[in-house]
Amino acid sequence: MIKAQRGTKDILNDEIPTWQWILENAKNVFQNAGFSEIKTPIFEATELFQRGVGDSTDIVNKEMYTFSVGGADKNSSSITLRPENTAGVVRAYIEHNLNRQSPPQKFWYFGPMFRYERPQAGRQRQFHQIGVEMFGINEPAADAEVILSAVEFLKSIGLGNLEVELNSLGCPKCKNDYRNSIKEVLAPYLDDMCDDCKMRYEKNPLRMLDCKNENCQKIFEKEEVKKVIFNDYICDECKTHFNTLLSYLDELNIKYQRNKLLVRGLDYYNRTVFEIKSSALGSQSAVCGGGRYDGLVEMLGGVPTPAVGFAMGVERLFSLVEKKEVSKLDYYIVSTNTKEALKLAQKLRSQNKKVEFDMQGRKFSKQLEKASKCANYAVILGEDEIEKGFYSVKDLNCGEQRKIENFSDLL
RNA sequence: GCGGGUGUCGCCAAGUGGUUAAGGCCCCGGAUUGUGGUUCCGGUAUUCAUGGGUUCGAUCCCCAUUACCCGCCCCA
Repeated sequence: MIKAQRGTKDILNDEIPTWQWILENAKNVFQNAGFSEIKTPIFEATELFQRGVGDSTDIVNKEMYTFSVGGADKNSSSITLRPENTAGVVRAYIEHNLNRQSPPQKFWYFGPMFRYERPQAGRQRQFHQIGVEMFGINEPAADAEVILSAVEFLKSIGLGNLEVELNSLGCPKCKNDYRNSIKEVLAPYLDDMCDDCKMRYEKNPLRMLDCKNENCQKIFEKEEVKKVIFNDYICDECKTHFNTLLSYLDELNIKYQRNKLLVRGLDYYNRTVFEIKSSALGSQSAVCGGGRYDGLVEMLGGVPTPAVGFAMGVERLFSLVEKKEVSKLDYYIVSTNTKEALKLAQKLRSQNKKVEFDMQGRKFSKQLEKASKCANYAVILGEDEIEKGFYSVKDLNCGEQRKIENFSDLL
């Protein structure tokens, strides 16, 4: 038997109502905040992710679905199934010269992403993200706007009480100063740290800070190291940006926690980074992750444009959310006259009613039994009804049956 | 990539080295040839993830593979 590939799954009718409900809420909340939906391709040039997501990230290094397609020139024909969607949206922003429109440009998206990882609770190889990207605004109001819509969306699906964690990485300049002082203070301990951290020390020292290795954690606990980590290294401008954002969040009554160790694994972030977590999820606790990426548009060849965004894992949301039931039919047509049943179904459906009937011409009691399981009302269309031109409508919740003369009274 | 656990019908789930693999739900049919959701009766796994091995004999023991789950890592 051919089975679904490892880390992928079929979403069947019992889960569909909940998925649709999550999506409806996303659409409502984000559209009300002025975000318009954007649909970008599922695969892109491999180079887009190498440059956009970052060569030093795990995502690019070991988790991408990359294919060589077409001709002999391998490089020009290397494509990758998107592991995330920020790079793709940025690419579209640049390609369509959206910087020529008046800012802000605000987008939300939903779609499958692909990462070649070991499947686990809350982690699949094909998974879905809902996300938001906003371009063109430097002011902290943009950060607030983005975090607000994330929180409002979560609230709309009943997850209003999740923890928001925040940090500021600073701008490229202060980020760089910070990076250097971290390297300096950690240099004497480098030999005692894990192999990953030794790598990160060279490529992306900030990522060392969220290392889970016990030894490394101990080193971060040392007084002189702590002093550097918790030192407010960011420049005045970045500080003002961050503090203004915090004051906005206070006004909005959005609860947050400052987490100085929050760094995030994608290279493009600067200034604000945030995560929203749920302790109910096990080790894959992040529901939402995002931040500011002011340098990415330029890095991918566009004119310098500030930007903020986030992405959420829909499967993780799904597991937290209250499940929705499949909605009942308005009518189930009970009739052994298939032709009449078909015609009535057509008429009712054209009036936007949810209607089904028995296509096998089964016996009356079977049809009614079926109706009682899946519909609110049964329309009985027997010989009498057809001959004399009326409908017998039975309320399947209370058992009451009425005679209805005109089609319009059915509705 | 590393470590641990699990794998019996669509779903839950008992079971044992030995001629027929419990039960419940769902589903299908009948009692009831135009009135359901209750009740009663009946049906549905030549087969216990797959491939080998041990054995006179294996769903139950061993090995491998695979899938899923959990943890590490990473992230949404």
